[in-house]
Amino acid sequence: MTDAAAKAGSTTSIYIELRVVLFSLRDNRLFVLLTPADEQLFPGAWELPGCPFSSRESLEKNASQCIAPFTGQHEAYLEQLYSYGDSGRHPSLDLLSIVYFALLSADALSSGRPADVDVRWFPLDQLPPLAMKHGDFIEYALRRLRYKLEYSAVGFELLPEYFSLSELQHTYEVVLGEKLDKRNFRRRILQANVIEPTQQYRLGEGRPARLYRYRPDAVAEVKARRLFP
Amino acid sequence: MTDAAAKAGSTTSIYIELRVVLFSLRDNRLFVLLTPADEQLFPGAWELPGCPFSSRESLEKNASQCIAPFTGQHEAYLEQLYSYGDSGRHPSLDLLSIVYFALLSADALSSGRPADVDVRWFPLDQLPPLAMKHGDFIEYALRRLRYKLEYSAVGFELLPEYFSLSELQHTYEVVLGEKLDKRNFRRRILQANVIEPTQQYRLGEGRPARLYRYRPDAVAEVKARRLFP
DNA sequence: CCAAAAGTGTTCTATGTACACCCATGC
DNA sequence: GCATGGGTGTACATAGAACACTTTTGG
Repeated sequence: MTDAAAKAGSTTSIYIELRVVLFSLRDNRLFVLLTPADEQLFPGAWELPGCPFSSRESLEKNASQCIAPFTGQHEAYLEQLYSYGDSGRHPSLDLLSIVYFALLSADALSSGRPADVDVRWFPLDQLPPLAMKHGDFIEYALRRLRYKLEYSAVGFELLPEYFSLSELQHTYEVVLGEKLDKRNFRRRILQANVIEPTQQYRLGEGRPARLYRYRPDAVAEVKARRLFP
Repeated sequence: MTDAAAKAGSTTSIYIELRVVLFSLRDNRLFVLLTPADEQLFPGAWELPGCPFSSRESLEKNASQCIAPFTGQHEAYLEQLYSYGDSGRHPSLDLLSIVYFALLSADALSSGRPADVDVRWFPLDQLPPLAMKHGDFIEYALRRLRYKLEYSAVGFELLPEYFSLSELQHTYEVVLGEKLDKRNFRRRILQANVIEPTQQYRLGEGRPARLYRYRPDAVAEVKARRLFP
């Protein structure tokens, strides 16, 4: 492949961007971060935070910078989701959207939130109209999140450093959209040896809850090992 | 986002390409399709089949066209794998590689193979030197294939339309890299109701093997439902 | 003492795993 | 008749699911 080939190929008129589906948890609901879309092109619609692709950085760095204004100094968990190249999503541009999905821990949400950019957190069941098929992006990101929750430890990325077992269970229930059995849930999480108890307690109504912490040395994934079917 | 933003962004000097990791099975080994890389830039190295991105088509169509010369009229199974944006993979270009992985059924392999392009099938354990980190692409594609084999019916994509249960089992064994128990394997596959027996038999040494066929109405995926851990 | 949430074990069922012999064909 | 791969069932171990009551705190 030569530079001539490059010119013949695809270096013209394609707008390469990154988009991030940033999830966070609040009041036992899943939220996603959106910004208002261009009023002229998509009146009344919102869009995912994004930024143009810069080849000077890795894709992940690019994606991280898209959401840096909203995450403060907390590092969000980031993972590449999919690349969408379909034309027709924008009236005058050929878009190539490399989409990441990201998880922001609950304590990061409440801390630094700069109001100099117009952004809002929307609960997943009350999304506004979305431009450029970003609704599809979000739907797919949610599927991936649900899926990953079942065989990896991503769930902890949505929680603060210290959390009670009930908080952890609620996280799972909210993301998966179903109730889980308390005793079974606790037994499995504890047997997995991925969290460790601390000496702290969460006070509130009822009996105080012991707080746990994710073990940084934990094995974060289990093999599915199911052998279709 | 406006057209001005687009120009400020990333419409210059980035070469967008598709690459396909095309797997096929032969003599109970997994093979991947490669073409010789540019002799000047990467002497002695090979690369994955690829083509420049055209925004007139969907990404999947683009990818499909990369391998069309080698698949004949057979449709290969195609799935987006990952997008690699790291600079430094090419001495003079900023590459953005959208990588697909693909499976070609064994009967497609033996039929039409046009020799007007220089390509070769390499067994996975004897890969040549690879340009532009394509070795990483292949490694990741293999991981994804192994993973999918355990919860979906992709395995059948590597087989011809009619196959014996032993052939199916060998496919699984080769991809996963381990031996499976014959009786357990058969029980599970048959209970899953994804294949149906035909009246045909495969002759050879020993007792003839009944041939089966994948049921097009089969449910091709099972939920992992394992709930970490 | 009452409300509210935390914490705790056992039984049953389903799924996965280990394992050895007879069968049908070609030579 | 023998070599070769095809085909079959059972017993045991492990993992998942269902289920109800006691404990600790604040008001």
